[in-house]
Amino acid sequence: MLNQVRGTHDLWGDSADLHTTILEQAQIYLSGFGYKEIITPILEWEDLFERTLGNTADIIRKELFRLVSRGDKDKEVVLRPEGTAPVMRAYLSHFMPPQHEKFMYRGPMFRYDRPQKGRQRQFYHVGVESIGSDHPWTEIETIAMALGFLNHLGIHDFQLELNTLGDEESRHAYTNVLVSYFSGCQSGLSAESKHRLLHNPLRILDSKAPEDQPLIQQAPLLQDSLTDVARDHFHTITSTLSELGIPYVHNHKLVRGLDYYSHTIFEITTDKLGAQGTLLAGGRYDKLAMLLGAKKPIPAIGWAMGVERVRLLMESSWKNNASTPAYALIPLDDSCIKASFDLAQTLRKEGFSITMLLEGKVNQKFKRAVSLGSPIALIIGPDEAASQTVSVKDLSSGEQKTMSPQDVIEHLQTQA
RNA sequence: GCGGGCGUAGCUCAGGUGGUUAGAGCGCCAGAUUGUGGCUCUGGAGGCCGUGGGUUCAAGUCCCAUCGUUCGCCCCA
Repeated sequence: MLNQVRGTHDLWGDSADLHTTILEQAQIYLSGFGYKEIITPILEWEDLFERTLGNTADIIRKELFRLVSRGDKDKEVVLRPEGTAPVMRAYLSHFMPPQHEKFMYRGPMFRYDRPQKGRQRQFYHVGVESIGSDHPWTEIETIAMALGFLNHLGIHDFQLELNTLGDEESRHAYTNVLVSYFSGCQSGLSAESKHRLLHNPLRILDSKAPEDQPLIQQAPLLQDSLTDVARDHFHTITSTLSELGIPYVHNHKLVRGLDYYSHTIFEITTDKLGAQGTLLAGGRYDKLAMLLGAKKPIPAIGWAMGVERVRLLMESSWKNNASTPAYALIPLDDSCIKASFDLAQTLRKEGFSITMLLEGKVNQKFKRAVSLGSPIALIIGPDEAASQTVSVKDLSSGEQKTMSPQDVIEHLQTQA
């Protein structure tokens, strides 16, 4: 038997329906905030991500799926690992900056990583990007929308964590403070954090290594390096969230692995999924546009939600009422198939789902009808075919009546 | 990229210290019930024990490799 590609999963039945439901509800819910769907390609130039994510990011160093290049020798094609950079690329080439545009996207992303619970090599994101507005209310509304969407899906057990990275000046100042602090106590750091000190000092703050914890506790806070402008911006957001009754935790240690973030960053986490507890994460990324060649920064904020993680949370409690089961139609022998097919087509025109059972013997067909979840069996044997009638059997009570096709339509309508 | 657990029937899993023909439950098939499912009874099919190599008179069992899976590290929207 051929294995599936590592880190990919087949979905069928209720899981597939739930996956699709999440993607559909995303489009419906987010359009209520004026977000319009944008569909960008799964294939992009590697350059797009190398420029935007920073070449120290793990995503670039070891997690990209690269495709064998055919024509363009010096440019590599990759499967997209995230959605923000492609949306910004599309915005810059098809829209007129700094016009405010709001996009939502949904689709598969790819990262070559070791699979575990809630982490696959092909996974789906639902994401939003609001590009062209630096108003604090853009952040507030975007965050409220994220929480609202999870609630809309029936998820309530999560926590909103929030922090600010400040503007470039704040972040630069803080990085210096932090590097000098950690350099002073370098010998006490874990090996990983020593490495981070050189490449991505902010990341030390969310190290899980036990030996790092006391040093992190004592570390200077980013808050103390903020410029007045950055401080005011963040204060507007936190005070407004409080006013709106949205609970949040100001996590001073929350940082980002990607270079393009500034000001507000946030994560929505759960403790129900083990190590991969981030359901949704995002932030402001005013610098991204310039990395892609814009002459000035373009204010932007977005988030992305892990569809599989959300699905795992919903799976136990979700009731699949989206698709009513198809009614089973049983031709008793081959001579009745044509009459059965005609009836099926008639009923389908009335909007009913009909599945004609062709395989197996008669008793197997009845068994199959039950296991498919059909509440009734529609039966056509030689007698029914000759008299142009249908026998309708209620599979829970066992009652059976013979009636005309017109009466079947009425019968099914009262059932539904 | 690093570490631990697990791969046996369609599914869920048993198979002390190696030992003849590898088991159970559920499901499936047949019959009791030749146009009718569920309950019951009787019978049956179904296994390169993930794959490759090694040790041994003998390997599902021990060793090595590999693939897959799972949990964690790392990383991440």
